[in-house]
Amino acid sequence: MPDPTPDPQRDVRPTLEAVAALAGVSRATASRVVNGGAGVRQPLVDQVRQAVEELGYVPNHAARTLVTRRNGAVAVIIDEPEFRVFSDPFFSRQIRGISRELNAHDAQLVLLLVEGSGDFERVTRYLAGGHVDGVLAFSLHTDDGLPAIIRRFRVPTVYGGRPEHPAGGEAPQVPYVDCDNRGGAREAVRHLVSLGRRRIAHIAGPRDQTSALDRMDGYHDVLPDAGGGLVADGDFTAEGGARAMADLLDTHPDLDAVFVSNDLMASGALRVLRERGVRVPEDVAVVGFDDMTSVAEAAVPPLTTVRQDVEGMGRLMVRLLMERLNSGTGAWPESVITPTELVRRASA
Amino acid sequence: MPDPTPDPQRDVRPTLEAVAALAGVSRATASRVVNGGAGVRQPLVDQVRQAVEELGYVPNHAARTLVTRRNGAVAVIIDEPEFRVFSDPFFSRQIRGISRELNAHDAQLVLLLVEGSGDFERVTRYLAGGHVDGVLAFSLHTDDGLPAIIRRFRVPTVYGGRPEHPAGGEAPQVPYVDCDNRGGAREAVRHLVSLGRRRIAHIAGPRDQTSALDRMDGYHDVLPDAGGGLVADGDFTAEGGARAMADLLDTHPDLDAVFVSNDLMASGALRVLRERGVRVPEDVAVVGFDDMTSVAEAAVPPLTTVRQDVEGMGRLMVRLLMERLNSGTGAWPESVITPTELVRRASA
DNA sequence: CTGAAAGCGCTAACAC
DNA sequence: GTGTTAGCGCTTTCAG
Repeated sequence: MPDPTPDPQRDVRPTLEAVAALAGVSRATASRVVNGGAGVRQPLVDQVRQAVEELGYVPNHAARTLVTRRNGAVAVIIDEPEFRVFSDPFFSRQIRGISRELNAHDAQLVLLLVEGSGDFERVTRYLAGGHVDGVLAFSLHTDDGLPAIIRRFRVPTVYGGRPEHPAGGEAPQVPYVDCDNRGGAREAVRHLVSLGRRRIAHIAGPRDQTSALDRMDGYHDVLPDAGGGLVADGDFTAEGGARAMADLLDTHPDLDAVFVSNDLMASGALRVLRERGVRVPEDVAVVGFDDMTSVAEAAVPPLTTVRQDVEGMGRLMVRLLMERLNSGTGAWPESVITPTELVRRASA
Repeated sequence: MPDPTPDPQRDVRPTLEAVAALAGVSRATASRVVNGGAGVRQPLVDQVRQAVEELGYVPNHAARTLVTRRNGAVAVIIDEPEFRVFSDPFFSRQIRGISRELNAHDAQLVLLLVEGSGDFERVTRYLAGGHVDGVLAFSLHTDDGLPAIIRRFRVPTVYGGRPEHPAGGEAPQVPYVDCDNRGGAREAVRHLVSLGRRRIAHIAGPRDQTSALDRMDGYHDVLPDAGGGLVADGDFTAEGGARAMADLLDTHPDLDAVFVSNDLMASGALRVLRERGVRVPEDVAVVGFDDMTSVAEAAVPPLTTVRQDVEGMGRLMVRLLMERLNSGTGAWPESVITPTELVRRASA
């Protein structure tokens, strides 16, 4: 970072010293008041408070961090190939949840976007620098270096989504927050079954993401006899969903329903169905996953899908992290699986 | 923020002192090397570098900030009602651009989500605390307190999108980065005209957002005689677009084209058109704005729209800010308007 | 070109 | 209860 022009306005920022002087107390007392005022007599508290007010005093974070070794900041690490972040409101929502909860805890959100293994060095250096009190990490792929880094530096961490290879080892299990992918998938497929569908296919997500795997497992829970041919692979994009649907239609012209692992793919599948003159839901019923509103509601026909409380999951991640940060024991909290809900629209 | 459990691993982080000792030099020299090594003889530079390597030394940011008064961090402030952030990949992409460019400048991204006037106090305190070197701010609404805050604390700032009320005053003009909304709109409408359309309507965005106003101005540039009745108000959501389209169809059954101020609204408009049995583009041609791929490509029919380079705009914002931070003079760089491009798909 | 020394603003023992 | 006193780890004059 280059030198910022020294700002006159900022350079006159009052210090604790000034506050103490104005209030007629010592720096220590002023500090106590600023930090909650425990163990200081009321009159003095008032004096200091007023001095703070008068001077417009704001504590210097750097100085505080230097001595307390606490940064009041949490890193949110997102490692995701472009295409998803580009077109997926998922992160926006989760980050919103995180942001809200972090605010409630008076902590800052430092956003670290990782885009390739080259970036890991940067992240490593950052974490090694101890610039954040904890980490919230997303979208860990099998080949991620992140779990290793996190383990190595023992940074308090909570994962978003069940990690493929839990970062355990000698260190305690790292907790995660995830929705009930498997249970939600089961509910979706059961719904299709209850509609009388018999040839229910599945368009799966990438095999290196646990959410996709868990959803597929849910599908198989309900349909243990479904042949492998009824499962097509997708990549969580609309385009991939379209391709998978086309394949499925070619190989299984008799299918009467499809459970798609996310809404984006479902929208692609719907397009193909429409192009081929297949009626939805009459001929083929479709259920998605995510309830990504902009996609599900705009779909033709509107998409029946499984909703997960993305924002709530974000908040939960923060709470778990704070729990960990607070526990003097350094004990890790348990992971949390949040419930899903089937949202019925027109496609099934 | 609560006390994090002191981390053993982190507590042994080597200090400059340790590096200096190992390299057999003074702290001052070690510091010089760590900061570029200018004016230090090569042999010593090498010794220090090796010591850094050996110890895995990472500078303590807080200590450095304390003395240099430089944070190496930039705040990204986003003030946006829920509905947009929830369903709009726009921010994801712009933030990605920002993140990349910030990385290139070795600066951290602190994300500040503002959700109501109550949050302004929080942001104010944060900026007043001088915790960031600069600010990148988005989506300023007319009633935003942000410009005032930024002016008051004289925080180096770059806006994303043309602000309604430029934060000028005694302070110099705050620069912004925006796409050529007006020019892009002109191109869209001209395209419609070139298609032979004569009754071209417009679905506008919220009146308090300059992007919406500028796009409407572009529409009127090409169609100065368009009656006010041909312009319907929307709110940048699919639902709003649907409502506006329905109104337009009721009042102007003879319209043969519509330029919609963003893709989300266009998707809603397309839905209504379809529901009413109006063929697109045969009966009514539709052009959107944004080229929000997930929406535009999944639309039925795929949406012709105006693309803006959102990521590039994000990067540009950072560059402008860095320019400002670097200029010893404290001079503000000029605002930048980036070009748009018409992307033809099937809807017009 | 290098080292010694003085803080940056704050908190946390430790005395009083 | 409150004040005094040491630093936290680093950069930066200022001597040498």
